[in-house]
Amino acid sequence: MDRRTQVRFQARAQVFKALGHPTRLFMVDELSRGERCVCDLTEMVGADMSTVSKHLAVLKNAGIVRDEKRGNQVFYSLQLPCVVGFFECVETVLAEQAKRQLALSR
Amino acid sequence: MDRRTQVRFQARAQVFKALGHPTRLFMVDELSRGERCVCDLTEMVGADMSTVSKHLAVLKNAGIVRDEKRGNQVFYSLQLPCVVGFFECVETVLAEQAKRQLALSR
DNA sequence: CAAGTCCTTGGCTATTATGCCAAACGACCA
DNA sequence: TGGTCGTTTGGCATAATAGCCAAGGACTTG
Repeated sequence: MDRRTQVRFQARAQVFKALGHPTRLFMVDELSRGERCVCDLTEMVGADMSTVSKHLAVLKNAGIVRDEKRGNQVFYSLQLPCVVGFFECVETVLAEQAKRQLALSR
Repeated sequence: MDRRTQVRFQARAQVFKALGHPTRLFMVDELSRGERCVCDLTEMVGADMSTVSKHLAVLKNAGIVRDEKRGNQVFYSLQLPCVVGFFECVETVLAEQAKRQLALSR
């Protein structure tokens, strides 16, 4: 893997990495239903607001969400609608896993 | 986010996390063109074979690839063809990022 | 201006991931 | 049976991540 290839896949991997956390995935799922302010997400997630804010920064940095400040609060929205299409595939993965584990247990 | 939701997104996140590493992404991309033995991948990646083996274990554990031992060597192949569909979306993300950065630099 | 709300950043600690080396393992060959 | 090849696993050092608290910045409201 040469340097150029390394860089290319590094950039791609960043997107997946950003999605590779339960809380962030949850938030993306939530944002797929419309924009939310940090306070909303914080309440839904049930973690410290600073934690949520940092997770959102990761998603924003990966180009998955975007933010918009309006008055006192900051609203995040999904910038990459196609991301939601991933989830369907992932469900397939999980279904396959479940099937395999069932087969093992018999 | 209640316990059940947490678990659900935890499982999903594992799939994304597995894809969230340059080397693993590179290997998945390579495997999308056909099965490869560990030795092949090791040479392409240019890391220690033990490192490559562990990366493959992560992918296998996430249900993305599967392995088959034939004689002396182990061949890995893509179990989740739809994963490749992700990449197209990710390209969109990266293109958007590039556009944004270009806009910023002006 | 003062005080309150909403959010981000810095700092710290605990946990997890990464990558190499060395050792173990299983299949094949002499 | 001993040796080699391809692969995995254990162990360790180093780096990256996650989450909380505390502090700071930006707006809004009194």
